[in-house]
Amino acid sequence: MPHNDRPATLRDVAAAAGVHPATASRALNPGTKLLVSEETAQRVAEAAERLGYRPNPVARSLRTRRSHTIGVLIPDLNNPLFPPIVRGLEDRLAKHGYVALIGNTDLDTTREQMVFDQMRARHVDGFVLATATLHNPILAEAAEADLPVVLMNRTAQGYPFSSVSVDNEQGERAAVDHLASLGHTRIGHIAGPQDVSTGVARLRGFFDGMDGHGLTVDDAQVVTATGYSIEEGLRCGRELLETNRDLTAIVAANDLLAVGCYGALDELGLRCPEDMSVIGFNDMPFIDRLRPPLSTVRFPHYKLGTEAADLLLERIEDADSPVKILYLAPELVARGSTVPLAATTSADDGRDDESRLAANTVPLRRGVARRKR
Amino acid sequence: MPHNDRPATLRDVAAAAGVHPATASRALNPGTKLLVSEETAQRVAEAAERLGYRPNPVARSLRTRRSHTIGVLIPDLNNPLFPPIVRGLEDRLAKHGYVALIGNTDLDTTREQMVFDQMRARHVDGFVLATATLHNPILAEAAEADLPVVLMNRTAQGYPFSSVSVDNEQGERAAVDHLASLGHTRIGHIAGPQDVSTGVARLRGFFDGMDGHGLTVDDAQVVTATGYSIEEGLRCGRELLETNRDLTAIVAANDLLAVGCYGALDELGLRCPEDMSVIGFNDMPFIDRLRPPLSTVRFPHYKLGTEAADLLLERIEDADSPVKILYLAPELVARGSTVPLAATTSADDGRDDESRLAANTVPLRRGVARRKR
DNA sequence: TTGTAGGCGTTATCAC
DNA sequence: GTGATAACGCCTACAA
Repeated sequence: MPHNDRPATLRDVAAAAGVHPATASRALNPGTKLLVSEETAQRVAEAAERLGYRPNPVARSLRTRRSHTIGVLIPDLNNPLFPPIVRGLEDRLAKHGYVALIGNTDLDTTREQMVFDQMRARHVDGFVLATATLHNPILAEAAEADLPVVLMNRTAQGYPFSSVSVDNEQGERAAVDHLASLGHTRIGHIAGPQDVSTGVARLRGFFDGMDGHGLTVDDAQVVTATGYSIEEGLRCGRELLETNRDLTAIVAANDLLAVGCYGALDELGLRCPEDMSVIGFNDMPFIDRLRPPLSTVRFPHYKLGTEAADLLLERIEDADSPVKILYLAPELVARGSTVPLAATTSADDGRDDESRLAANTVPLRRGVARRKR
Repeated sequence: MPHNDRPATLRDVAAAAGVHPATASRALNPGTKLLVSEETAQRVAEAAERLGYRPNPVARSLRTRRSHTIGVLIPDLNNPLFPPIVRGLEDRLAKHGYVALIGNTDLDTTREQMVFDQMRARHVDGFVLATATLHNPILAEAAEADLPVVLMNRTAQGYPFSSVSVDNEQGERAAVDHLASLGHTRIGHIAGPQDVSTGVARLRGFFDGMDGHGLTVDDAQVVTATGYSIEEGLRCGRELLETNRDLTAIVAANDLLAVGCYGALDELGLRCPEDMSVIGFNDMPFIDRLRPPLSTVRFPHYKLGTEAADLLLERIEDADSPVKILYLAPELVARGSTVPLAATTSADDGRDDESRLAANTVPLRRGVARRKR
């Protein structure tokens, strides 16, 4: 009979090799293998092989209090930004015998808490959090319970958590530099939500960049989204365009916002890039397939995942390992959505006479440039 | 001291309630709660609450041989087709206390086997397979081990597995109908890989549809991709266009293939939809943002996931539950990439004189229509 | 209705 | 170097 229906257990292996289960255990575990004689180790290994022995991770977990499972909290897997990151995480974790439990929070606090609790109940060995808003109860909870945590694309001051994220400030500065180098001076910004660190940092990068080129920024030139979504991009794009009739370029804090902005341009009969240059952030998959292909600031998604995994594993293996704040450098990707000012239809040229803009536009107020805080 | 560092165990609860652990266990489990007096049940519940008791799922799993964990094998999370499906799965599974372990196989057989083995070792309670090629060793393995399995977007004859998929044949027929109703008669097909059921079914649907309109299909009018990817779409699109100079429409077996086909058209200086109508399959997220927005055949991704979860849970709860083959109806989504033949530049109009096509085009061979097998 | 006892499969800690 | 023993936390016959 080649195949017993009950899977072979350590006892079976021990019996087959004529040793005590404890010895078999030692022989099979790399860490304790050296405690056992070469010869018996061999015998046990053969027996295990022959019986098709697979250690039962559940039993092992119960004993070692290690589940080899990592909880990963992300806003929404449907956001194309995350799949590559998650793959990076999973691939790297798998290499070390860990698996990831993915939890979608939809940025809903109660849902997030639920998922978090669920995962704690399942005794995950650590967490990767990509959802943390700046002041988040689960951060405190995790800190108090001394859980290994790595923040992804988020930073949180005041907690002893490692994090890996993009240098958002530098990235957005590069976006402004790019537009400025194309000759644009009247540049609007669709800012990300200000309760997450990326939104704050990118806004700061925008101001910095403008400042660096001696460009002033009117209050009305910045519209803040309440979330990173196409809908918010549409809303903010509308507002921005209606309030600022002389813009020639828009920096969106994220690709989805930029996509929404495309829609706003469409509505107003404006074309990108002929009438308006637009640049996003993230270089989401497929964003290069839009028409026009979106210029954006790329960061290495997959690598973000692998680095986060490394940081977390490090922390799990050694609870005293130092907290590390890792920034990955972003990279500007110029595509068809940004063109030189010279190639841009002058803001005064074709707009007014075609009265494409809504009637309730307000006169442009020129204020003092807001500075980096 | 409000917070003991060691989490409360069942013994602790029992002690606090002044009962035996067994009684506490019964009181806390819905199924056995009725075996215990109302009053003690109350007392135990309070104690549990007070101590913040969380049952240890690892210990429970060891005892009950249920991990409440489901293995999900998909080709690649980066394929935008899958996130919504996976979310459907996860959401529904979570509702029943299960979590999903996602495994990316990259359609690599050895990798797939590895992931499968890993998950078996972790004692998952069942599998959802979205990767199964038509003849797949893990199907046999799962069948022999009598593992609960549900196939997703795949069907496999000869195995007692439930499955949920789209009616691919009907969907592709609808695509052909759509083009035919627009007046197109010279329609090419980029077929999906023929070792997965979707590729086969959609090809059959294509032939059926053409047949239904009395349209013949030359051998050269069908080019078969080796995988569902943009690259393959590009390659097949090139081949199709070079070999068939009079096509006015192309049916791609999948959106990614269609996107690749867009690229092939670009290369040849052909425009969609002016010179060529293109239709895809899947209605991937963001595919409506392409220029032109891709006409396609939509199916309910999220629902596919939830249905698969239901089928699997049913099978897990009751091993004797009947095998169910579930088909979800697809729906045609007409967008900008398909236009009436009347609006299409005649195939002979502008192409030859601009010699956009490669020199090595072969003369069109008209053969017998291939029929449904 | 509740308590007793045993075991799920593994590993840590003793002895020998 | 190896064996014996206990324990991780929970559940479930069975007995009372």
